[in-house]
Formats: sequence, C-alpha cells, structure tokens
Amino acid sequence: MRRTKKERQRLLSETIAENPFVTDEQLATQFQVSVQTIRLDRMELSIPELRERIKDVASKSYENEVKSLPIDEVIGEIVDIELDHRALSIFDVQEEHVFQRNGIARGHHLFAQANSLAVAVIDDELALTVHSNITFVKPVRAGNRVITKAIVIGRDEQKHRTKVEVTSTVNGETVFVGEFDMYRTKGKGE
Amino acid sequence: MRRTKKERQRLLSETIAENPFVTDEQLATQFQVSVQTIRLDRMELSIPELRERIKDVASKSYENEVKSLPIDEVIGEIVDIELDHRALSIFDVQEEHVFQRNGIARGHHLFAQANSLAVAVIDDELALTVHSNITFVKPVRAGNRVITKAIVIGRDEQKHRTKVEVTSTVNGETVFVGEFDMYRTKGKGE
DNA sequence: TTGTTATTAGCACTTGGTACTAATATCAGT
DNA sequence: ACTGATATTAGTACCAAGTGCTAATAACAA
Repeated sequence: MRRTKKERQRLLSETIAENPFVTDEQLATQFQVSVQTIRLDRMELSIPELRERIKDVASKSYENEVKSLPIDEVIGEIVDIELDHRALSIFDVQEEHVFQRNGIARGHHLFAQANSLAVAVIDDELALTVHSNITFVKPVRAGNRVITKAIVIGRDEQKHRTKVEVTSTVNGETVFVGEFDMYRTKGKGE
Repeated sequence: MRRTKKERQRLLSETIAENPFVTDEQLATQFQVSVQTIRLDRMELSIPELRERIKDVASKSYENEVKSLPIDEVIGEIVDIELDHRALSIFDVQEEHVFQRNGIARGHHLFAQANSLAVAVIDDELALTVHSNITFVKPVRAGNRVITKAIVIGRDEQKHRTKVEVTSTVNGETVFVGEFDMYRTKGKGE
C-alpha cells in the first residue's frame, strides 16, 4: 500500500470531482495502483464510470435550458423557473468567493447570482439591468448554500421595463435583498 | 428510398442538433433505414458519434462554468488610490464578460469592479458593502476599457459607515453610477 | 501462524461505435 | 430493357472504456 486506502479514495473523489473526464487508466497511473483497484474504489465510493459522468455533466446543462438565457450564463444553478413570474437558484459559497481576512463572501458574488437570476426570469431574448437597489443584510460565509428567489413584481409595457424583487437566504435567514429594474426589447405577446 | 436522401439528411441534422443524445439505432428506427445508412449519413454530414457529441456538450458547459466563476480576477486593476478619499481602476471588457446573444457586458462584472473599488478605497482591514444603489446608464461591450472612479463622500463614525460614490466611464461617457454604503470595523485613527 | 483486508490478474461480456468489403436495390438516361 | 451511377444494406473485425465475476497473491495485525 503506497498510502492508506482511505487516503487514496479521498484523493480519488477529489480528483474526479475536479476533472470528471479522467479515465480509470489515467487514475491508476496517477495513484500507482492497478486499474482494478481504481474500479474497486469507484464502486465503494459509488462513482460512476467516465461515460456516465460525462453524460451527467452534459445532460445537466442540457435539461435546464431556458429560453431567455443559456444556463451557463447564470451564476448558481437554477432549480425552478416560471418565466415572467418567479425563479429560484442555488449557489454554494466556496473558499474562493470570500475575503481571506474575514471569511465573508464578497458582495459581487451575491450580486451576480441575484442579477443573473433577474435576467433569467425575463421571458425575452434581451434583458438588461437598468437600475438596482440592493442591501446586504447579513454576511455570508464559505460553505453556506445561498437560495435566491426572484419574483416579477411589476411591468411597464410602454417603457419596456420589468421590476424584479430578489431575495437571498441562507438556512431560512435573509442575507440579501434587491430590487432590479430590467429593460426588455419585446412587450407582451409581441 | 422512403424520401430522398437529402431530405433524410436534413432531418437527421436537425434531430441530432435538437437531441445530441440519440443513438444511431434510434435514428435508424425513426427514419426506417438501416443503421449503416445512418452512419453513412453522419459521415457525409461530418456529424461525430454519440459519445463525442456528449463529450462536446459536457466540456462546453464545463469550460463556461469555470469561466463564470473566477470573478476575483475581473475586478480590474487599481491604478491610483488615496485611502479614504478616492480610487481609480481600469477594466478591459473581454468576450467572456458579455452575453453571447447581444454582446453587452453582464451587469455583475461592472458591479464587481465598482464594488471591489469601493472596498479597496476604505482604509480598514474589514470593509463590507451594506447597501448600494446602482444604475447601468449605457451598455458596455467587449473591447471597451472601463475606467472606474470611487470617491468617498461621507462618513458616520457612530454607525461605522462610509458612503462611496462610484462612476464608470467608457471613452469619457458615463456607463455606470453607483452609491455604496460601506461598513468598517474601525473608526478614525483607531 | 492464521485470519482479514487489500490488491492484482484474467476472462467473458457490453455499448456504441469505426473501418472496411461486398452484395443488392433503385433510379435515370439512352 | 440494359447499363451505369448512386443508394442502401449486410457482415466482419476491431476499439475504448468500461461491468461482473472468480481467483490468486500480498500485506498487516493479533
């Protein structure tokens, strides 16, 4: 045993999480064990084979295709959307999103999630943020799962404007609120 | 020939574009031809095999994920700073900062530049954005050089608050304005 | 030394193909 | 109707990256 089995499996999980496109053979070389050992490890950790992993990555981004905005342009993962009404997204705060000094999430990440959700909820090819008024209610930290809800609260057909209210919570507690004034090209049913 | 070859190949392209996860066998059944014919068609149209298609979808969404996350690096370069008074930063808008659909910069990048400059201008170990009111005045596009200026316009020692006004311009034209209410731990000369 | 856990080896089989050859079918023009 | 070109089908060997299974070792611990 090069190291312990546990240690290897821990690293294996990490490696695959980082790069799902790696084959068992590459992993075997990397960890200096046989391909069979890698396979046993994957089974114990219930990590699917390469093709399944790739398929998962692909179908995840494919299923959630939203008319208004390709999913990859949204910060966080949209879990529910009802165009022109409401939308919900989840964003897991990682180490790289916080200030090293105090571990508090940088504001622009929360803003990015809220803003991209406000864009996504608009049922239009072109939606732009014109104005927004936001408040950071409580600090957010690494490890927190931020659940953000966008609700369309008003619409002015003449001015092509839509008002969206966005609220982010962590464990049920509000951490961020914002009001977004969005511009859209098309009016109702055009 | 059920229909013409051309017609079938046209539909084939469409079908695969719509759902890249379809196998040759499924296609053969759908078009009532043999699997070999489907393969010949794919070759003539240079459509890769199922696994390659899936891999393409997966890696595309994977690259984008990585691209949209490191906002830390897009906050611009600070070129001048006078702590607790003013600060100036430059940010060059690249292709990856704009919506593919219309080429306009995503709001959160401009916000990120403004917000991080507001944080930087505060002469304190800990500065957090509490509230902000922002307006996207004009669309910004790839290739634009955004010059952002932050000016400290007020300070409330009791409440540990500092107000910062941020203005971004492209070629002298204002594209973004924002007012940031910042929280700081320390008061004056503590 | 014995028992347990860990690792490696080997084989048959699977999917969704590629690459290639060869046999038919279909149609168009003369 | 005959010929030649194009289209379609069939069949084979082979590949990658696995699964599922059995069996042989190796390493370690009491």
